[in-house]
Amino acid sequence: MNADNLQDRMLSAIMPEHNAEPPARWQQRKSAQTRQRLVEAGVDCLVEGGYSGLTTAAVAERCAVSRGAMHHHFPTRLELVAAVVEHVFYQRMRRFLDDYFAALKERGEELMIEIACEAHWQSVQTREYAAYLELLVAARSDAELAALFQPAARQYDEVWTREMIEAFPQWERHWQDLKLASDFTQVLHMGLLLHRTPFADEARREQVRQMGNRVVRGLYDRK
Amino acid sequence: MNADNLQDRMLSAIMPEHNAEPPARWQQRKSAQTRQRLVEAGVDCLVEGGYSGLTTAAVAERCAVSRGAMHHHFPTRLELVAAVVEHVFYQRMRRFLDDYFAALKERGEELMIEIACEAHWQSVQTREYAAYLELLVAARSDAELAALFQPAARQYDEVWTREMIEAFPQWERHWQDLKLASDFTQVLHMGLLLHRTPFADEARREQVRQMGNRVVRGLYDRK
DNA sequence: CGCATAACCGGCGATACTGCCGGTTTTATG
DNA sequence: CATAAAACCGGCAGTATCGCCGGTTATGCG
Repeated sequence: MNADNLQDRMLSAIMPEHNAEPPARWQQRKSAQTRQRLVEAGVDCLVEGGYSGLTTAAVAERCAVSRGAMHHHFPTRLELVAAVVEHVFYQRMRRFLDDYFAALKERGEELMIEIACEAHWQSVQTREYAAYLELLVAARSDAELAALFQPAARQYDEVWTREMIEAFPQWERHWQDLKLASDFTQVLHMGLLLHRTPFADEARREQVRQMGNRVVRGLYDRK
Repeated sequence: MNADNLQDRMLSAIMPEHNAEPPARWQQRKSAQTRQRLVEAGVDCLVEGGYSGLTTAAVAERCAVSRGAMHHHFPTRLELVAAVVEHVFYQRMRRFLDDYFAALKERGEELMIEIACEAHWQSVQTREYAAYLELLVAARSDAELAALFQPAARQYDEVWTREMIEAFPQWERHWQDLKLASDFTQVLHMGLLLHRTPFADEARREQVRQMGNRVVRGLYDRK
């Protein structure tokens, strides 16, 4: 398995179109840059004000861009949302892969399980994941958003599952267990993130997380 | 341990004031009834439209109550929200206790762990829990709501933890494990609920849930 | 029966977000 | 240099939600 190949393949599979080829022209490059800044401001608004806080005015103001320019890049709010959705999924995968392969190179393959759990937990702590969560929850009660979000989530999961099975040949024929371990970790980490409020004590979350890691390790060792 | 006593004590500890004593007067009784209907309509709006869908107009319309009457019961939107928060926490505990003690009586105490997991999973499937989730997420980015939500969540957790330790004498001195099992289940079930969208396949969620149950059972057996 | 109180009604202005438009500046091309 | 095209600007009307108010109906009490 070549780490860089896998990383590139996974990322390119869900890369937003506008990220693909940086144009040579000055104007278009600046335009793409502004667009990117707007999308990232959208992520900020999402994190700070929830889905209903993702307004065209707020995003434009945060970028020091006029509402007219905003309209030029994103004629409607929903088109902005679509760009944010793409960006968030892409960054989510990117963060995990970067962390994972960096740590793997440094600490060695025998700690693979712990490294993967740690990298995923790190990826959950990011701004982008917070934005993902806001979108996920909002999509439960907003049909328009769901129409954008669900296909993206489906594709993300598809790419993730496919490449994961190929990336961990150690699990061999037990790839159902690998998938289960991955699903379990994703579920647990999302729950942990949301229990920051109900569980005032940080140690409680940490204990649950450690137990989750042990469960995944056990799933691997018994194969 | 007397089940009914425990149930009453836990519920009364977080019961909304307006539920306490039903007044004798016709008028006041009808008023309390209308108020209750408004709160429940608030839950519906929350589930169907998220926190930003919880508007005074929407709630009033759903109850076939004028905006004036609405204003009479809840002068501001935030007061309505406060009532909904109280109601949601109360119902969440109520649903769990009802299910748990009913199943315990029917299936016997040796299945306690499985029954508790099942009852909690059931309580997570309810409308009220969906509303709880919306409030929890919205409270992350809305200071006013957080000021209402966090104390309520704190109190809920406090009552839950205290009574749980008393209700399960079997765990004896291993009450840290009991707490860990409870925290783990709460975290996992919330994550599972939210992964309904990303995991298209229902069987995957079910597998993760079953594995969670086994983990809790293991925690109990090894004590 | 009559007055006081509580419950309910519908409309007002203020604010904020959306989508759209005409006009202006900056960059590319012949 | 002139013209086209792309990027950016600021304001307008439409809509929805909010908090608030004066007025109306129903109930409780002497």
